[in-house]
Amino acid sequence: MTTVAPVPSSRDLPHPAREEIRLEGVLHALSDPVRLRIVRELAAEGIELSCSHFDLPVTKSTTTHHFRVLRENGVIRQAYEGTAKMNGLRRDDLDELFPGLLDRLLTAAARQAARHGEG
Amino acid sequence: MTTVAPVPSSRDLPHPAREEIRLEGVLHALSDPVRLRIVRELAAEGIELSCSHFDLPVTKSTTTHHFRVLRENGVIRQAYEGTAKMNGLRRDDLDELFPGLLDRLLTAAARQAARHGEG
DNA sequence: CGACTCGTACGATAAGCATCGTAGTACGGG
DNA sequence: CCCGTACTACGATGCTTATCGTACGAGTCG
Repeated sequence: MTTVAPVPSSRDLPHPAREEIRLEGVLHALSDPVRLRIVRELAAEGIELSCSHFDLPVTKSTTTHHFRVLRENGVIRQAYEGTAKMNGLRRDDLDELFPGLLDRLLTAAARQAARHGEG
Repeated sequence: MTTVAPVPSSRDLPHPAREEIRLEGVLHALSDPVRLRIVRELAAEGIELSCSHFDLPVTKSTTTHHFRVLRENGVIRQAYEGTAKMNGLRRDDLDELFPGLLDRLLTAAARQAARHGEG
C-alpha cells in the first residue's frame, strides 16, 4: 500500500488552512485585474484548469506570480498533475468563511465587465 | 437669505463619479486593515463621522492618507463642515453598482472579527 | 536517451504604498 | 486679533509588488 490512489505528483504546494484565510488577503488578491480575471474564468468553468489554459496579457513568470498570490491568500487550490498544474477555486472554504461573498464578488465583476468594454 | 442651508464650506474634494468607481479599486481600498476598520465603523454608526472620531493605531497624517484612498476609490464621501471633515459611506452608489456586495463584505468582516480577537 | 512542454527560481527594476514627522492652512471662539 | 483645533502638504523612508528575462527542474512522449 505505498502510493495507491491519485498520486498528485511528488512536490506539493503550501496552502493556508481554512481558518488562516484572511478577508483582507482575499480582497487584496482580487484587487488586481489579472487575478480577478483568473478567478472569474475559474468560476465560469467550474472545474480545475491548468495554468496554461489562460491567455493572459503578461509573461509566464508573471502568471506564476499571480497564481501564487491567489494560492497564498486562500483563493485557489493548486496541485501538480504530471507536467500541468491544476487550479481550482476554494469555493467550499470561502463560502464557509464568508457566506455569499464570493458570488457577490463574481456578480459585481460580471456587471462591471458588461458595463465597460468586454461584455 | 445668503447662505441658507448646509454650506459645506468653501473647498471641496475630488470624488469619482459613480460610473467611474472600479471594483478593483474598492477591493484594494478595503484590503487594508485600517481602512476596513474605518468602513466597518462608518457602516455601524450609519451616519457621517468626522475623521477625529476614529481612534486608529496610526498617526494623523497616515489617517488622512487612508481616508483619501477610501474617497478616491469611491468608498466614502468626504466634505468639510467647518473645521471638521465629515465622512460617509457611499452606500447608494455602491449598492447601485454592485448590489449586495457591501453588505456581504461587512458581514464577512464582522464574522472574521468575531472569530479572531476583537469579538 | 533526447527533445519538448509546463511551470519555477532568481535577479533586476521600477513603481506603489504605508508610515512617520514637521510645518503649514482653514475655521471657529474668546 | 490671537489661539486652539482639525486636517493637509511635503518630504523621507523602507517595504511590498508587478513586471520582465533568462536559466533551470520535472514530466511526457518519441
